[in-house]
Amino acid sequence: MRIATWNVNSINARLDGVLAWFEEAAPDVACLQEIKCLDEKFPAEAFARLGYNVVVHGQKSYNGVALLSKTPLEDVRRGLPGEASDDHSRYLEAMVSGPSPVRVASIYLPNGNPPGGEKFAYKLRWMARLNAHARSLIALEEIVVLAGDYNVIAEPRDADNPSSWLGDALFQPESREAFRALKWLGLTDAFLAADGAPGAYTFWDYQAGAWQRDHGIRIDHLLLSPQAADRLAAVTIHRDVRGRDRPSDHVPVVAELAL
DNA sequence: ATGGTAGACCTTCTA
Repeated sequence: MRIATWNVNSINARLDGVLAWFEEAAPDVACLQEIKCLDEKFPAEAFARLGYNVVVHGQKSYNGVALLSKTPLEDVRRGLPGEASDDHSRYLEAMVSGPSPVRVASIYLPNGNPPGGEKFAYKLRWMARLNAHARSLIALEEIVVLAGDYNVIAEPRDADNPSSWLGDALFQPESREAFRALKWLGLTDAFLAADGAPGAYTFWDYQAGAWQRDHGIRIDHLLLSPQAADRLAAVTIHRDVRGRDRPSDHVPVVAELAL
């Protein structure tokens, strides 16, 4: 089973390119982030024509996540527990049905810039809530894949030029510590477990020729429960997608599980 | 030198 994660930076602005990629890569499951639309504006019919079941957790203009699956999606959860006043649409979870059911979440973790501000505090609270929820999921001993834009540069090797990120929320010690805490729960970074080499990035800024200079960072991750990690076969970053017409600033990452 | 671009959408916010 191939499971993809992709921050598309507006599903409607990107629809032709996203559909073309789905036709060629044909993932069984996909987690999308930053769809930037309300549920009713998501182009669900276009994906249904490609054979996907669709679940959306959107909002106007910002954020928004979606799950697509060739088999039905069940037991849907919209939003992370733990902060009733949080009105950002950043978390969507469902059970992918089949002979070996897989629980999948599409995650758009807060950016948090600038460090020290309210947005950074929100990022850290959100990561603590994700940690608590992930702990409860791991206890179920299911095949679980938590995939998305984590907005964290976990290690210096995950940036082309780490020093340029020292003042950024994505590379703050607190952000990196909270990301490590997720791994200490028993979650596995699929890319690293599949022997991913340094220099592989998933995001290049639109500004300052970042793509042309390969000033990238690896911030889109698939974190696996032990039961999922046992079945990991391969991870592929679809880097070439960044060089296409009107691209997202992120590219798809695909993990293959032997199910 | 604190730049640069992209999307949503209405004037500025987010990234």
